[in-house]
Formats: sequence, structure tokens, C-alpha cells
Amino acid sequence: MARRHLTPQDWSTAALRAMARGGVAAVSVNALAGELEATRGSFYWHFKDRDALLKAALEAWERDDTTALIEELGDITDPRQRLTALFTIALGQEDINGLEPAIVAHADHPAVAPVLRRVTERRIAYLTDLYTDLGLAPASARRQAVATYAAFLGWLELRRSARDIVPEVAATGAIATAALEHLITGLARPSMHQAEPEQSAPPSPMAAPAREPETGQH
Amino acid sequence: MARRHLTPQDWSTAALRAMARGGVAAVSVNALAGELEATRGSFYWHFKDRDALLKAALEAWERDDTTALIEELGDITDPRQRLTALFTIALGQEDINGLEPAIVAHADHPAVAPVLRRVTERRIAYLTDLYTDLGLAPASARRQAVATYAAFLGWLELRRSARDIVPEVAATGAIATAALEHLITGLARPSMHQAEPEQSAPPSPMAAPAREPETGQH
DNA sequence: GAACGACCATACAGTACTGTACGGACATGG
DNA sequence: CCATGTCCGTACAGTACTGTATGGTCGTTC
Repeated sequence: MARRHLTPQDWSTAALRAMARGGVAAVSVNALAGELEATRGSFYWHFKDRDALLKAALEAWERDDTTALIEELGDITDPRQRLTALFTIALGQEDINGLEPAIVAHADHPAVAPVLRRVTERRIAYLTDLYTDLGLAPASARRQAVATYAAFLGWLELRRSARDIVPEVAATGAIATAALEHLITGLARPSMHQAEPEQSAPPSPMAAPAREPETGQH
Repeated sequence: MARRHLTPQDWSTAALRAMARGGVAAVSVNALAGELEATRGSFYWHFKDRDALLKAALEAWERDDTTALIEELGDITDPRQRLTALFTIALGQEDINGLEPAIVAHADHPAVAPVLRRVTERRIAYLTDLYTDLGLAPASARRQAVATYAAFLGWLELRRSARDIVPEVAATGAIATAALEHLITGLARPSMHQAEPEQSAPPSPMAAPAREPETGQH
């Protein structure tokens, strides 16, 4: 209220929120104008058309949730700490709940496809490098990165669609990180199927949260 | 062509295909009629309205991809074999690629929510029972089930959106099962995921509102 | 062979959205 | 004071979809 002028960012984030709820089709200029308490006249001042809004919104998502995140992690030298920090941030309270599942679900949309492709490539490449830095052989690092990223995506899906059924996924920060660490440690181990020459990742525990969350009653 | 009469099933599967491509909004009677080379007159003979189609299609999905699957697995007595069979079927060639991500992405839709809730509950409960049969303690079985299901969902997401970037996810049958077995075997070892407290404080304390409901409902 | 019911095509109003045209408010600076 | 640029509201055509009404086309049945 009492907000005199809308910025393109306002429309952009509103578009992402709408997309998280109802997919690309829910990003309607009409609906967003109503939500922002403005009219379509304002929108068409800031954007050429609806496609331009979609493009801008998705590129903002790419910038905030991938590019900026990776840059932020560049300061940390220890790969182990970097991994933990990555998960802590990525599994932290989402800015917009359900956005990633919505974007993936519309992977074929012309406005989504190129951005999603860049994001997926970059994230998996980053994860692969990270596991390589942790001492895994290239093939293992790659496999590990894919599996970890799949688990992460599924985690977000459950958080979006089954928060009440699977309350575990609502956890943020260290607790959520600890939960997914299981996946990581499990996968980091060379399997019996394809034994690979590598000094197996230390079975030492991953960084644990301050309070152990679940080592209690069984 | 040369197909004289359309059945409700024809409309139903066409609806699921459309949903897999473009979400709920893509399920338009107009578009489906064009795809089936019919007119909307035919549709409104078989269905009361569009909502009835959505409901029928989603219930068919529930029946085919959850209820029937679990029944099919009932024959197998050995839990280990049952788990492998489950993954082999679930990761097999999808009938409709990208359907699950699309459904999850519209979890709030009134036609989707109840079905998705039932499916998620049932699948996780089945997985939990299965891991319990494999000898895991209740809390571990539950945690294992959630992690496995998350990895499965993410796997499907990657298969939908990143087949070219991550060709691993295109694998079906035994190969895909072997890939995900890493998750299973890694996690199934009870001795491995013992997390001892470490000094490394998490970068951001992060309010952790979610209690650990680990004791499970039994 | 006529009547009936299942199935489908066509035509119509109603709705929600997009994009554009245009005009108004409002501040700033010469 | 008014001139200009920024930002927004309103009005209008165009499009795509839904739901209904209505009539047509078959095969079946007695």
C-alpha cells in the first residue's frame, strides 16, 4: 500500500509466485495486476508483452538461485564445508515455495527450456566439480552429483506437495542438510556392481548439526 | 482413423498426455478434441464437464500407477525381490513421460490435491512397510522410505527435463534400478549413518521449527 | 422398417485473457 | 507556467476456451 510506483521486479516476483502456484498458465497479466493492485496499463509500460515478463522472471530465478548462489560459495575453500553450506542454503526456507517443481514441469515451454537447461547444466557441473574436489574419481563424482541433485529435486517436490504427509521435508537449514546427507554418504560408497578404484570417501560422518536430530530412540 | 467410437478412456489418457506436456491448463477440451480428431460434442457426451475429465483422468492415474502396481507386487514374498521389482517397474519406460512432475506441480488444484495426497500417502506407507520387512527399525524405515521416494521423484523430474544433459536418467529396467540401488544399499546399512556431533557450526543457525517426527506412527 | 438410443457435429452465447490506443495524473526543470 | 517524461487507468478489438442446445448419423431391436 501507499506504494506509488511498481518496478519490473515487482511484476517479476509476482510472476514467479503465480508460476509456483499454477504453472506458466497462471502467469496472467490480469491476475498479477489484481494481486499488485494495479492495472494492465502499468504492466505494458514495463514489459513489451507477457513473454517478456516470463523471460525476465525466469532469468531472475536463474540469477538468484543459481548464479548468485554459486558465487556466494566461492569464498569457502574447504570443499567439505562448501558442500554443507550449499545444502544449507539450497534447503533453507524457500523464497517461493514450489517454484522449482513448477518450472521443471513446464520444461518444454519455449520461455522455460533455455533457462532450465542452463541451470541444470550448471548445477550438475558444479556438484560434479565439488565431489571431484572431495576426492572422488570422475565417474563417481558425476554419478554422485546426479543422484544428489535428483534427491534434492524430489525433496523440493515433497516439500511442495506433501508437507503434511511428510513433515520431514519442511525442515530447513542444518536439519534438512543432515537428512539429505544420508543420501550422499550412501551414494558416495562404491557399490558391488561396479567396483571402481578409488580411496573410498571417508566413512567419517558428514558435518552434523549442533544437536543430533535423530540418534535417539529407535 | 477408422475408429468409430471414442471411449471415456480415450479422453482420459489424452488428458493425461496433455497434462504431462503443459500442466492442468493444457487439458482443454478443444485441444483434446483436435488431437483425437473429434469435436467437443463427443466429449460432452461422455463427460459432464472438464472437471469430470480431470477427476477421471487423475483417478485412472492413481489406479494404474499406484493401486495396480502395489497389487502386482503382492505376489512376491521375498521383500528384497519385491523392492527390486518395484523399482524395475517404477523406473521402467514411462507410459506418459513427465506426468508425475506435472501432477505434483499442480498439487493445490482442487482436482489434483485429494488424489495426489492418497497416492503419496500410500506409496510412502508401502515403502516404509517394505523397508520394515527388510529388517529396518521403524524410524529408519520411515526415513529410508522418504529419502528413496524423494530420489525417485527427482529422477523422474530429471528424466522429464534433462534427458539430454543427464542421459543416465533415461535408463530403464535393471540398469535404472541398479543406479538407484546405490541409494538403497547405502542407506540400508544401519552402521553407516551414525552422525556424531561435530564442532563445525552450521553457517546459518536457521530457525528449525519442524520437530523430528521420527518416532513414527505405529 | 420404424422406433429408439448411443454417439457425434455444428452453432451459439458467455467468459477470461491478450495487446493496443489513448488519455490523465504527477513530478521535475527551464 | 508550461513542457516534458514517467507511470498508470480505461476502453476497445481480437482470440481461445467453456458449456449448452440442437440436429444428424448410425446400429440395434422388435
